[in-house]
Amino acid sequence: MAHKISEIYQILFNHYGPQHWWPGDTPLEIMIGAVLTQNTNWQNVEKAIDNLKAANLLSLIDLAEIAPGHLAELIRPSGYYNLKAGRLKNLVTAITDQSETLDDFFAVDRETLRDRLLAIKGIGPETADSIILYAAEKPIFVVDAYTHRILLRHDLIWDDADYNEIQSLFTDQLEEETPLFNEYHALLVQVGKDFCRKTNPRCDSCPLLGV
DNA sequence: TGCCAGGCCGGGT
DNA sequence: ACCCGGCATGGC
Repeated sequence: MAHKISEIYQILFNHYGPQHWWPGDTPLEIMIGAVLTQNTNWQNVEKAIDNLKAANLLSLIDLAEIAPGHLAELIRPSGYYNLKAGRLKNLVTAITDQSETLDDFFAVDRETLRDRLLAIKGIGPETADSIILYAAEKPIFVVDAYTHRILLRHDLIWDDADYNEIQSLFTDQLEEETPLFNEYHALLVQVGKDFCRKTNPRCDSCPLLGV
């Protein structure tokens, strides 16, 4: 089992190569993407982010000032747009209340940052960890639906395994390094999209076949 | 056409 | 402590 966590990484890296994640030009953009992609296809998220870019709204100041209804309209393609507009507002407000800049907000230890993110309404464990790893670039392992499904398919977890349980599986076995956690999660998403979607009965050519 | 996508919250048992 | 409905668009 312990061995398999490393084996899976090696196979995926050999198969796909480095992934250059997260999609996003700046930490702020990455953070926004982390919220918008909640239970949502990344393709839709890109449309929403393009709208924000086109409206020149990718700064904390602008996002703090925009009306929620207007924000909702811009992020409409990402789905749950009213909900997510509120969540983005909560996030931006929390940051600007506590810090001068995004860098300042990130300039605390990992656990403190995680606690502060989880205290924000609309930020759960996956979104928090995505922000910590990909925007703040601190070493934390991100667990998502693909991670769960892939491990389940290889009998490495039970179906009812929770977030922390799955996260520990990785962090217990891997060196605590940002680039490694970054690559590993990105690779899991890629192989998930290719071979481990919810409706994908055939895994014939999955690189993880036999693990 | 229907089902799915890189969650999370709140209310009901 | 679980369980479940709600939230919503675009793509295959």
